[in-house]
Amino acid sequence: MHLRHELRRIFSAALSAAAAAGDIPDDSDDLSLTEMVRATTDAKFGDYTATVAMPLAKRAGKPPRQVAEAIIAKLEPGEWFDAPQAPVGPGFINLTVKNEALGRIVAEAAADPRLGVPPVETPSRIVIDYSSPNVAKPMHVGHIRSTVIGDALARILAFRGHEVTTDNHLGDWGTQFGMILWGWKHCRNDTAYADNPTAELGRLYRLVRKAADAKPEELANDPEAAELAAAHPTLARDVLQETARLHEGDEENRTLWASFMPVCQAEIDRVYTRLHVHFDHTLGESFYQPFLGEVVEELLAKEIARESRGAIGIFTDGEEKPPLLIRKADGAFLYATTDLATIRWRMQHWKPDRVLYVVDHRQSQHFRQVFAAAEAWGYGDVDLVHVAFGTVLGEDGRPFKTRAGDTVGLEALLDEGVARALEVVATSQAARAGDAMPVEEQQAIAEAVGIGAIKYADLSQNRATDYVFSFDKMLELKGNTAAYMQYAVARVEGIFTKGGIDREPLREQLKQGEISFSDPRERALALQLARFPEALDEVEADYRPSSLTAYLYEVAGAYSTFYDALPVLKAEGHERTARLALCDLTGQVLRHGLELLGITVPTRM
RNA sequence: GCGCCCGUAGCUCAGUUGGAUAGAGCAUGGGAUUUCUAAUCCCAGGGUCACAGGUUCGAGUCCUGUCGGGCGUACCA
Repeated sequence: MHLRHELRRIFSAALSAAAAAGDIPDDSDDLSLTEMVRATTDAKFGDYTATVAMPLAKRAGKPPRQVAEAIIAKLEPGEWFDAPQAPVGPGFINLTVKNEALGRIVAEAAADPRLGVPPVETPSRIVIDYSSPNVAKPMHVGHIRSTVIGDALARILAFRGHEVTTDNHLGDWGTQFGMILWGWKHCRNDTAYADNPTAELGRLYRLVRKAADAKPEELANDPEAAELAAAHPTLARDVLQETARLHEGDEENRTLWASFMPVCQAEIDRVYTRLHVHFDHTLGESFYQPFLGEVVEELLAKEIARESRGAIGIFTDGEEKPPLLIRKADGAFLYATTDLATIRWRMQHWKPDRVLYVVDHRQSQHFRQVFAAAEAWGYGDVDLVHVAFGTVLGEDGRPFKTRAGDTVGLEALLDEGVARALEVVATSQAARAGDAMPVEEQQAIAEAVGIGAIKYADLSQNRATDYVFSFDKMLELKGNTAAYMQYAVARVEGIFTKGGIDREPLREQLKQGEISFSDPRERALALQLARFPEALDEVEADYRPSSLTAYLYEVAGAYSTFYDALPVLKAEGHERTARLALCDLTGQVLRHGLELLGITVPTRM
């Protein structure tokens, strides 16, 4: 049951009827008006409010309250809503959900595997491109936002009924491999490589990059890189040459590349396993390499691209602005070339309606140009969306780095989150009387809470702005954090365990009888639970998982208030059944909601 | 220089696409546990929504300008 949809349908009918009666202009039943039905900001105004009368008043040439009254006269509230009272203020039409209806919605949702969420009416084919790490470097904190946000969007859109394909567009072919190849040939440590291949490749990458970039402030802190830079003045060019040789098919470089790939893949897979993230496809940049030449040829032939200063580019923003380069003067291809080849391949093989690119906001200009180029090329019949997000900053407000200036490794980050969570679990256990939790369970809870906290911090704050990474805040275990909601679920579970209540028979019983809510705290919780479908609508509208986190936080808050004030197991009769229904549905909505965010939910804490 | 994003409580952030008295958490002060997990709940104080205009029944939200910050800006990804 989707209350807001239902209400919009009711208003749409009322607007048509009022228009037919001549109370309001003929074109008053358009969609943008029925969208002016939304939840109230304050319970004293009822549950939902419609603001259609005010904009219509001008068109109708009548006072807004008179228009509101005309709409109310035509409104058939049906089985779910009470008939509206007279308009309020400038012309708000406020509606309240019938108490019996709310009871029925909760009972039905509790017994429904979809928890009352209807599938979308017209499913889309959606490709989501996210994570996309550079496999030559160890994953760091910068990768987590794309990975976590993309994974959550994939789960949510699939649950809504879309046909979702996820694809990890690995950076496995770029200049970074030139650095590794050069480093391998000049600076490798064979025993270190045998011992831990990715650590050694990572070391080579960092060393060569610093030496090649030759930034004085970096070299000052790294004598080895400084020495290397001094010994090889043409290093930056040599590195590019290694990359060029790889791209041209040089046998030695290809063989080395092929031997590096499996260890790099194993490294990132370990992280994905721990994050419970998986992809339908992992078609990295190297996969598109065979097509790049023909892509450039085709774009040249169609006169979409042309030569400029020795390179080949597409002038998406006119002659004066920098073009999108697709081939360098030295003949090498760029990531724009790969991105265009990727769009063509996906359109040919997957035929998506939409492609979401979950990538750092710093690349917005690049994507704008790539999307414009794709449209000029003839691939305009698809929604290409850059789902951008801000940079992760340290508590000093600067990009998140270790004290030595290196980026923080993702695995170390996860380890620290889990370690901190374990402290909290252990402390809480020690303070609690009664049956002690096995150590393995404490460890599993810490894993769920620690990693959940890190993921949730990213998801709940999904805006274009940068955000400040703070373990202390995300593991606060209060406020809008994963642990707060995980804890609410654990309290639900506690009730069913303690009461020895089996939920399946309860749900069967709920299907038969009627339940009702008398206490305002019960009602507030019930209404909040009924709004789950609306929260998921909002996630898709803007590709913002934070709409779901905000919703879940309100559910958990409403439940905590309810839980604190009203006994469940000690209640009797209908009251007990109604409260058990609320507990059951709260547990399911929170659990399912967190799982849609990729967050694990323990049964006790 | 040009382009994109941002500026909301002491701090970290929300703000349902233009709606009613701008909300949370942290921090500060007060209160709640013989009762289902106190990792909780309840109450209080705290705001020129950077600034100035404009649009309209109504602006934190849209438009213009100013100030401040981040990012990008031709052969890295």
